[in-house]
Amino acid sequence: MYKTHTCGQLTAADAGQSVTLAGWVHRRRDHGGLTFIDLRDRFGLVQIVSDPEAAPEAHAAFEPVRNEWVLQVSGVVRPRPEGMANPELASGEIEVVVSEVKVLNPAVTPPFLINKDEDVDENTRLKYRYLDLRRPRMQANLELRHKVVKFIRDYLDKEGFLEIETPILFKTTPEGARDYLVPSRVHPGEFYALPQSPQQLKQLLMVAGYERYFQIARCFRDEDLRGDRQPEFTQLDMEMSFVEREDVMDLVERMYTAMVKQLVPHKRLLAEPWPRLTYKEAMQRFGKDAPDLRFGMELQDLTAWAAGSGFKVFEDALAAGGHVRAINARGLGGYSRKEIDALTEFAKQFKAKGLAYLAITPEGEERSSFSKFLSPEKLAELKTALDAQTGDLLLFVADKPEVVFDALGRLREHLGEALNLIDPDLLAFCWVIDFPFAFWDEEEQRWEPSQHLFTLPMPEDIDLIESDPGSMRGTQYDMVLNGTEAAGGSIRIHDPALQKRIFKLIGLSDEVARERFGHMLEALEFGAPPHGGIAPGIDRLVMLLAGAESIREVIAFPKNQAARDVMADAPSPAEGHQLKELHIKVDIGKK
RNA sequence: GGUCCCGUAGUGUAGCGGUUUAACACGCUGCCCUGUCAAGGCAGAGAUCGCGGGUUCAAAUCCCGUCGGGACCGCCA
Repeated sequence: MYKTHTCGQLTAADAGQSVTLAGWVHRRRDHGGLTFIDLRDRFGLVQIVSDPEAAPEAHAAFEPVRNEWVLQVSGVVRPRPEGMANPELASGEIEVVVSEVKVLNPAVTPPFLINKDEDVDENTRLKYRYLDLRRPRMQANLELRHKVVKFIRDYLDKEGFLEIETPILFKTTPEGARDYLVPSRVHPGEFYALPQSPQQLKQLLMVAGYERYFQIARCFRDEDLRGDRQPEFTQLDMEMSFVEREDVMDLVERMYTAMVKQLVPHKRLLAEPWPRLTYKEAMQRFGKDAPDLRFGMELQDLTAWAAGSGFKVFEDALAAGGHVRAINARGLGGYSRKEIDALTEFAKQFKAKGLAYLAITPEGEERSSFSKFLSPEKLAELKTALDAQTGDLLLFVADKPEVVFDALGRLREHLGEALNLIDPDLLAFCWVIDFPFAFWDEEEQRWEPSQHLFTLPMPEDIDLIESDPGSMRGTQYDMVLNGTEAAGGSIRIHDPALQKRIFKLIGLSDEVARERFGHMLEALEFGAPPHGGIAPGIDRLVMLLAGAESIREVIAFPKNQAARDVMADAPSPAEGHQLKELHIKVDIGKK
């Protein structure tokens, strides 16, 4: 072994001990006659001091040493002299007086500082990811990630779950996201696909009688990236037999509540038990099916008021079957015309045709794009409905319901952030239930399931499949955390006849259904138990728990926004003989 | 596919038509220094301002293009 102790573990209790340590030079302070080196390993820092009289060779050996060299040092632990303790350091009571130094490996000067948590261009960080990951903050992030996964494994083990691996090479599923395809050398012209999730496989494990399955599953989607989206990401994939949606939600809620309390005690849960909202309620109050409950500014319905309001824009929207809704952005009554215009531009990104406003400046003066069209009574009613106070800015959108919800919901979150209404240490979990089972896809002219093809409709709605699919609700439940979808799950269909009716509803011919999902349909015939599950994302959760800005901060080797690994430079062209073996010809059109 | 923002020593930033020999901090190199812990002191090296073109007497600075990076929209059942 290279070391008898870790750098972080030494305390005053070890005084007098002879130790051998190994690690990286975090910092070097050369006083000429006396040199200090902070030696770092994953477990912490300890100060090594050289005494030129007691150990001249070791002292001389420190001379050429620079940051990030790898050293092995032997010496004796001693309490630091009176008044020299460093309270910032876990090992700050003591130091190691070096007697022997071995340079295990020198290091060239790194492109950025390891010993300082400074902002560095992310491309540089990714190119030298092994150095970036050496920084204490990144080590803390990955340690937290480990603890989250360990907690989940331990918790689910105690709950009777089995962790079972499912294949990475599987079958393409053209529904949903784009697949990553993998050519088969043995079967020229045929392709595996990397799984977007182990959905079908975990359901088949239920048919196989495992009853409680989970997996820390890598999932792949060939779509454009975001700060919270990577082409490969990790989910806690779970499935349970003989359960109803309450059972799944209860288990997950208990597990995540316990996890947060144990792993991030400085974070606060907004509410226990977690609030449950129906999809309808979430949309009406927050304009979005993954509401951020950390602040108010809820949407207000003014549709009834708008009838006969005298403002043509509102009345026309109603006549076209639309709604009028508003939010009250408290404290923004002093916004300038230019600032309000910027909000209007923001809302227009989400298809709102405009943004009507009524501002009450801190001086009590009213400015509005439309109040001149209103009678004094109507204006008074409006202000009462929105509890308008001096200094408030009321923002209105009139349009088709989906546009009103989207524009105001986005505006609400935009303003919540801009106004600093969000407590960074708050974790607002909630459940959203009673989703519409399917919605009509205008472009494709067919019904599209709002989750996936295997979701069970609410039992009391099943008979609407043929008559009124738009009114059906699904058994889907989404776990929402701080305004993002943290997990989606549902009870699945275990009746093959019902599964066929759903395939028919979404326009899959018997032939296509058999070709793509024949194995699923067949499996359901062989005594499939009632079952359901959920799949919480791990990356986003760890990101939020770590207080990081992007999931790239909690993934060891992420891709950049162009889906490229800049360290290894992947993807890269395949060599001619590889392609030949796969019977693949590359045909890149001219740019 | 679209919109927006950013590219200046190794890193982070300043400079935004001429007063600049492109500044500052950290880092780096050398020398001095026996109690520092973001050690200190002194000296020094390091940038054709992403790239190409244009405007101008004059471009890091303005314009166009291009490349690279990021945020967002679309997309992500």
